[in-house]
Amino acid sequence: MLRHSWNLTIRQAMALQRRLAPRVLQAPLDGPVRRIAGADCAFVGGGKAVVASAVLCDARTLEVSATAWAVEPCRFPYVPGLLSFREAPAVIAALRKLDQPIHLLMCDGQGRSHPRRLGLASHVGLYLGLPTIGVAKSRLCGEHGTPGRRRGSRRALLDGQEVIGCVLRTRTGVKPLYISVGHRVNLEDAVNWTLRCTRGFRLCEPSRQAHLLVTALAKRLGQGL
DNA sequence: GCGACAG
DNA sequence: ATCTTGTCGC
Repeated sequence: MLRHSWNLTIRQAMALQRRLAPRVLQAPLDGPVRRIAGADCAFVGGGKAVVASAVLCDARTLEVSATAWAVEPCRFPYVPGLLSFREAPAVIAALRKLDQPIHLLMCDGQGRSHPRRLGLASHVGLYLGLPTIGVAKSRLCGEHGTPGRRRGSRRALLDGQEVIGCVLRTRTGVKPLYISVGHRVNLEDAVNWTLRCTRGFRLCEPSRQAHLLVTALAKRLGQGL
């Protein structure tokens, strides 16, 4: 758990990331995982506000068991590497509105696979004290080879000698996902849970459902703003 | 200085 | 992320 201001300059934000990164926990998932949350963002009002969705999926059936959302003013520009200062406040607000406890969270973006090892998934995980996995659709940093064409094929995402994530094919013949440790999980569990939560689409179900919800919300809210 | 660059 | 229609393919 953590509590700090989100109203920072770019320089302060980068300093905060360096200060928080050492507090990220990389360990096997503890406790039973019954409910998995997914969160995603969209922008409305010409980029003036951020809408975030939070969905809870049953870990066994992957059915959606609860949803919530929140709108926050957009207080930070998009700067590669500082995404959490733009999206996390809304994501955190939405997650706090879920009525059931979250056992694992899948965030749309990087976790440890970040220049300062504190991507959105790690920042949100640390802030809420939740086990979190970073599920990104493209690369922010690091190098990797091309994974095999089949679902389940993977390649390490490397920053020099350090393994910072995994490039994972979640669907045969489709562009891979960039999986990384957010908080309180290890890369192995992160990859296994991502595969376990994927059903015929590139995105894992919690992330996919969160994206569908936030897209619908943005479309509906886009008018009244 | 040049290119890269989550959403 | 967002601005945007149809279209090729399973």
